[in-house]
Amino acid sequence: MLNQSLFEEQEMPTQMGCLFPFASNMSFAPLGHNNQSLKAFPSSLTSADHDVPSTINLTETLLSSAAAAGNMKQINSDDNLGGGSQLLSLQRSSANLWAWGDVNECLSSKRSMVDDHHLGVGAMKMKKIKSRRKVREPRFCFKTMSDIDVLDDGYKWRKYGQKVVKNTQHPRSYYRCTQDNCRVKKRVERLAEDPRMVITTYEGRHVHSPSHDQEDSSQASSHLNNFFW
DNA sequence: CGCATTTGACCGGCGC
DNA sequence: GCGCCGGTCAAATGCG
Repeated sequence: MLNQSLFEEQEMPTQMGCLFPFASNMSFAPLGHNNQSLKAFPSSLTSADHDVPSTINLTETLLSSAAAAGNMKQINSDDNLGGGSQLLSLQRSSANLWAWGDVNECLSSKRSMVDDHHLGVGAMKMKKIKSRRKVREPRFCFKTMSDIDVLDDGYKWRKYGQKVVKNTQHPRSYYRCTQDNCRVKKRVERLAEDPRMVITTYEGRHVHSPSHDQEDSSQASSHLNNFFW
């Protein structure tokens, strides 16, 4: 099983909040962005009530990740988290979630699968950018039980590649944020050991707000998260 | 027709 | 140095 201890308890929620403004707005505020904004998420979220809006199912996922690190209360995986979600099939997604700050580490327990996850920069890019930056973009990923590969995180993504990685039967998909000047990327793959689990890896920082088109009216204050990093 | 996705080729990094 | 592998590109294709 994957090692949750790799999760940096204090850091991660902040990072999550940074990487997912919508998430910080809803759940990670207490540990992330001081004071402001954080009334957006329904209290029911942490109490595993069934009133959680379906539109924030992914946030629920992140929430659970934080919970797994001991920062927050774990959501009961048996709870019905949202009737009639049309966005995601994450009703059961809070089970067995984890998160971590660096893919290198997160999959280290499966060395054969991902020994070294240097993000290869494309050849063309390499030519354009003479000196490759050693500083990697902030990354982290999380696991979600879902039938849907691409979770709705509020951003728009364009697929630019797909690859079958060694020792896995499911291809890994590569996505880029469609927003101009935003270089955030994400990878989506299914866990070899359990194809029901989707592994989503984010890299980089959005320079814009999420293009959420199903924003809950009760979360109008979520625009408070429009500060970027 | 424009945009998104697919998919094979290509490249660099790394291990041996 | 060579081969393997993951990540990206870009032409072809699909779709609304």
